[in-house]
Amino acid sequence: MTADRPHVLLVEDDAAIRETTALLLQTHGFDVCVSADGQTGIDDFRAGRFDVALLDVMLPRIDGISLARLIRETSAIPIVLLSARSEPFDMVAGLEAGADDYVAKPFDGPVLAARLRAVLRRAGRHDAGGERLLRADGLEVDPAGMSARVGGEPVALTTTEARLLIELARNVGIVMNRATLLERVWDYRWDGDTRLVDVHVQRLRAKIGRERIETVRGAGYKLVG
Amino acid sequence: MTADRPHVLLVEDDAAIRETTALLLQTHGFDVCVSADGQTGIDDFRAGRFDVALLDVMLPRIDGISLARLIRETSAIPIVLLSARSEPFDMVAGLEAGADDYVAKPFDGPVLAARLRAVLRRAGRHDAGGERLLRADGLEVDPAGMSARVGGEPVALTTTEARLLIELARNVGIVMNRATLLERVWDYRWDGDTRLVDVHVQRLRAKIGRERIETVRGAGYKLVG
DNA sequence: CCAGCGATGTCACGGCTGTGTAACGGCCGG
DNA sequence: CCGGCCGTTACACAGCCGTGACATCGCTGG
Repeated sequence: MTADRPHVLLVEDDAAIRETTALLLQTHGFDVCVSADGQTGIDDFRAGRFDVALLDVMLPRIDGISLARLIRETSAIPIVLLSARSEPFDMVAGLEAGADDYVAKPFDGPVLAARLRAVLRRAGRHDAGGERLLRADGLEVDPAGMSARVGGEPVALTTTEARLLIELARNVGIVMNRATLLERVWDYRWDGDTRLVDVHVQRLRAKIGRERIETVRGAGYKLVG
Repeated sequence: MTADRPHVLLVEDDAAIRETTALLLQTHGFDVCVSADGQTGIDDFRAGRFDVALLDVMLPRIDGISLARLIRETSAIPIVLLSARSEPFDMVAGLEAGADDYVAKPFDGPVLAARLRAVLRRAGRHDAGGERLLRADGLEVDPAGMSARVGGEPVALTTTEARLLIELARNVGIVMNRATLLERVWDYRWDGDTRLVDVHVQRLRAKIGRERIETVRGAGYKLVG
């Protein structure tokens, strides 16, 4: 996977550092998505697909270590923490929270790039996509295993149903419109009018419980969580 | 893996640092084997089974970075480098050589232990390093011996079947697509359409029990666990 | 409050793709 | 020379997918 440029999620509140770091990473062969605080960081993370997360420790709204823990709940992608001071306590807490590396500011460009490549190399060695178990109210979705459980009981899903459920589970509580689902589950680009999504949502509902997928009229569907 | 104490290979020339570090690691729950220079380090590494290597950068006979590269030739265990000075150049070279982390001396005890646990946790997520017996629901697979047992009873496997089963067992519960299996078991790069995998999966199923390998239509196969 | 319309739920059906399975020939090692 | 493992091919079939038709729901404007 990701034969192209690795996709980095950079969460940093200092605008100057954010911009220079983003530029620096871009020149070193990474694609960068930036967020200014912890909350938008987790939102961005859930919205997109990233290969590695680069988080400042001191962040408004949600600090970097909590953010790392949140990401770890649903993903196994490598996480690198950034900190102004190299406090031992920070480091231990960060690593225990699930971070994979720790870089002290101010950092050297090539060093940062090398560390990112190092964690990516390690993560990619046994790919599997980097995702863990997604949970939503008694529902467990295993993206790597293409399987799901309701209240602990395994549910038999077809491939399309599984892919649809995984896509919904990646965005619990967020309304997914039909165009996006078509694109991500069926690789369609623009089918103006099709009942494909509707039908498969019904089939999914019949298997995992009708109330778990909510219809938002005129917008799409969302998985309750 | 390694439910017991992780086994650390420590290579450090300074006797005082070597002893205090070894003691420190032991109190933090690691088993330690020490070597005083690069040459004995690589000898010790080849002689024993280790979960992680902790290498000083400045070493007599063979320096730490070369040692890391030598280890990487035959093993995927995590490697942590130790250095007296945090020179950026060293760091980049070390990471590019295959090291997984980098700790500057003098280091803090808990920090070092936390970093070691972090790289071990990452390495342990999938197989890698000290690969022993893989288990999955009454099925035992021994990668080193290329053999398997079902409910304690040995099963005769051909080499291809064994390699396929090992690859599946390394990723229990994870769907493996045909392309990946072809690449890892048969060293194929891109055979667009072949039934090779299917046929061998059938043969495997006949030997270890049909229900143990699950078909995920349009995606691949997975070993249940 | 009602009528109308667009959006969604539900059902049934047929094509088709992907997979199971058996058989075969070649190659290698003993 | 022979046994058996491997890779290929052919064929059948299960069942999934996608489509269309029709029922229903829920806004919204009059």
